[in-house]
Amino acid sequence: MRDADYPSYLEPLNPEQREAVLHTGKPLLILAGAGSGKTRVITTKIAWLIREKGMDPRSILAVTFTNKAAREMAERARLIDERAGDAMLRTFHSFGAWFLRRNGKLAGLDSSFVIYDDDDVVSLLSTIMENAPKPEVKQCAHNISRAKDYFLSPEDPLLAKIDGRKKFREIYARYEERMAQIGNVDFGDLIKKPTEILRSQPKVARRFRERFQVIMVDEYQDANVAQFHLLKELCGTETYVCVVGDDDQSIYRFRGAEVKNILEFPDRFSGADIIRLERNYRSTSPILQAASSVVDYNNGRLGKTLRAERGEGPLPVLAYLPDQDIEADYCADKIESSVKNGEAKWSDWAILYRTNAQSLGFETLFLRRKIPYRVVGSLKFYEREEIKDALALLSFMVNPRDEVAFRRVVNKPTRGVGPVTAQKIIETSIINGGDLLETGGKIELAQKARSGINAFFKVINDGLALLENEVADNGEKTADGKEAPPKKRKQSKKKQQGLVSGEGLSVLVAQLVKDSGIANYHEAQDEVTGNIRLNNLQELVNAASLYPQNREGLLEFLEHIELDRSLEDDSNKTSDPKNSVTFITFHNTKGLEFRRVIMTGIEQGIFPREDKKGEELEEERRLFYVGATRAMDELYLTTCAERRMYGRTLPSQPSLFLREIDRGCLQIYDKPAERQSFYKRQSFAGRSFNQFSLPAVSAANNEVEERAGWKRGQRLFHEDNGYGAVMEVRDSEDGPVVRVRFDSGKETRFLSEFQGRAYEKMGDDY
DNA sequence: TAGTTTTAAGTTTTT
DNA sequence: CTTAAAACTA
Repeated sequence: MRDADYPSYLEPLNPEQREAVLHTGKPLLILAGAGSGKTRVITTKIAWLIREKGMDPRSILAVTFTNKAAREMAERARLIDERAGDAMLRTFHSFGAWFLRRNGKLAGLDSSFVIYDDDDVVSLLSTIMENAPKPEVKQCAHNISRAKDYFLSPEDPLLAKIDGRKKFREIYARYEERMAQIGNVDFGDLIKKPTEILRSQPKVARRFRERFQVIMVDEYQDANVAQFHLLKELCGTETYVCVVGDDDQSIYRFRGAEVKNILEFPDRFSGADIIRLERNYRSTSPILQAASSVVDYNNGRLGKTLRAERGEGPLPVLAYLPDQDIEADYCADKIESSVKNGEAKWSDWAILYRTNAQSLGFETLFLRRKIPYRVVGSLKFYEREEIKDALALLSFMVNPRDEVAFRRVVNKPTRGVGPVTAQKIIETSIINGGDLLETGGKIELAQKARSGINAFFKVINDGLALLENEVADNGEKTADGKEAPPKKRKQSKKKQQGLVSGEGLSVLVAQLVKDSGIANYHEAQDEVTGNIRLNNLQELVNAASLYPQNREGLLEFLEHIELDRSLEDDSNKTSDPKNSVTFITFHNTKGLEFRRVIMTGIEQGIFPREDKKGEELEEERRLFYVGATRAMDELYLTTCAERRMYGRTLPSQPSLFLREIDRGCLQIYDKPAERQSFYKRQSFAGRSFNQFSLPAVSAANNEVEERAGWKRGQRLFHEDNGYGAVMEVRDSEDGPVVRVRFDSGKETRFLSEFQGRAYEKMGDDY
């Protein structure tokens, strides 16, 4: 194809991007730096394959790591060509779930499995590891999860890399047995099981290889070993495979991600071509330089040179602030004034933090100051007790072998069915094939327990009846519409039964939550703690209304909840997410961009965390790089002198990463320029960042030097005057005076107590 | 045994 | 300061 013949949608691409889109015939590795337009490449490639290569959209599989990314990709591909909507765009995990619903039977897995989250796994494990302390159980759950990331079964000798103890193998094996018995899966299974099926069932493998002729993987640097194996199994000799990644943005090592995957791609997929995308279209040059200068400190990089196509812009600003309250003030002020003077919109701004807990301070302040914000990806909603209870009811309906769900809600509210009775039912039913509903109905029990169980089962069976009766989800809606909603409408006037059901599946969810007594149970708690839990249950009911009221609808609903918890936390419904400031963790920003970014809490111990060294420190550095490269126009970094943690206030040091930023591309804000009120305590006025970046000084020679914190010969650095050395330290009425001679020849004196903060101590080699 | 009060412990990051 | 586990009371 000659230049002139390029379709118009290839016009905006640069030569490397175009080469990547047009590439065909061999495996392809695209090394795409931050902001280099990789999403554009993938989406354009999908469209191009359909339009120019006449490829069936259904034969294209594109895998991402987050649902957000998958949705965005689908949307953008469809803009180029409507048919791209038929391509399969999923996360690895949702692809795995899709695969298992259809082919799980080959591994003895019923198609109506439910996905266990980490909490459920811990619950199950604690029944295996009897009376082990909780932290130990959690550690074990984590190790099992890691084992699956590395595609290791209980028998695998390589398991020693994670935990070599025989006891661990046994627990892992026992856990797998129980999971098989229950018929549910965990996150790791969503990758591991499909891979195993593809390996053991050549027919299935052939079918999939025929279907997916093109497979693309985004964020390949975050793929784990199991995902690599899955990819390998899906690829036949004819499959065109194309992966996109950036080793500098690998931030999920703790979850089993293997950078090796990307480094070794050319070996694992022989004959692979490599295309580099090194033009950054997102950030201005100083932002990119600041980010790059930090990640440059890492070893073992593939290495690349990103060029900032946008050219110059304002320097990133480092704000050194007294504490986290003032940090929040600083953010709010910056944002508010930019909006008030028409420079920016609320949605141009993002506040980044290392841990979810840090969002709280910003939330309370922004709420008070009436600045619209949204919190991205706080998983809190689905972790709430009341929500988990409701979901357990639904899960148990779908899979009556689910002992974890059963145990959770059988005696909630109390029905006289204690743990002893529950255990008896579980043990007996395992002998009889596992169906708790069936066995629990027949088994002989004490009268109190029997009536409790019957009451519980009635709720479940009523729910099931509702589910099965609803054959056509549109036409039949009135059938139960006569039953449930009028009852609730009547009661919705009364404060107690506030749950209102709407369309579809929400009818079932509302009924179940109400009849089971879960609603009342939590409502009673609300009387004491404030009225939130019932509202949360209502939210869940509302969410269910998007799904049809039948078995498939329920399964879809549950699967969606397990795999995509990034739903907006719309607790502050007053603000429109499209016109709000974004609060987000560094991890969650991957793949996103904002005009203006504030990276907060850039302090030693928080970012990087105290215990990070070696490989893990490098990962923190990459995380810093990811965060900084989200910014298009302006970047701010904040660091506090002290920080509240566990209710205690502790002194805090600026992050190592701040020192690694090229001096030339950072503007330091440490004077109370526009708002004196930032500085609660006088002692912070004029205190410079440099002073705080230093460790405590070693013991001085004499008493005065000790008090001053400076001794003769100490090399130092000053913002305006450059490098120099201490000539003399003597006492005075106002405290120790330090005499300095700069390398320029200029001499000066300062009072160590005050101006001393403007001088940074340096090693002798400066 | 259920439900409450007291005490201790603890914060990564996520599909 | 918040949450989870242990201890305690009725």
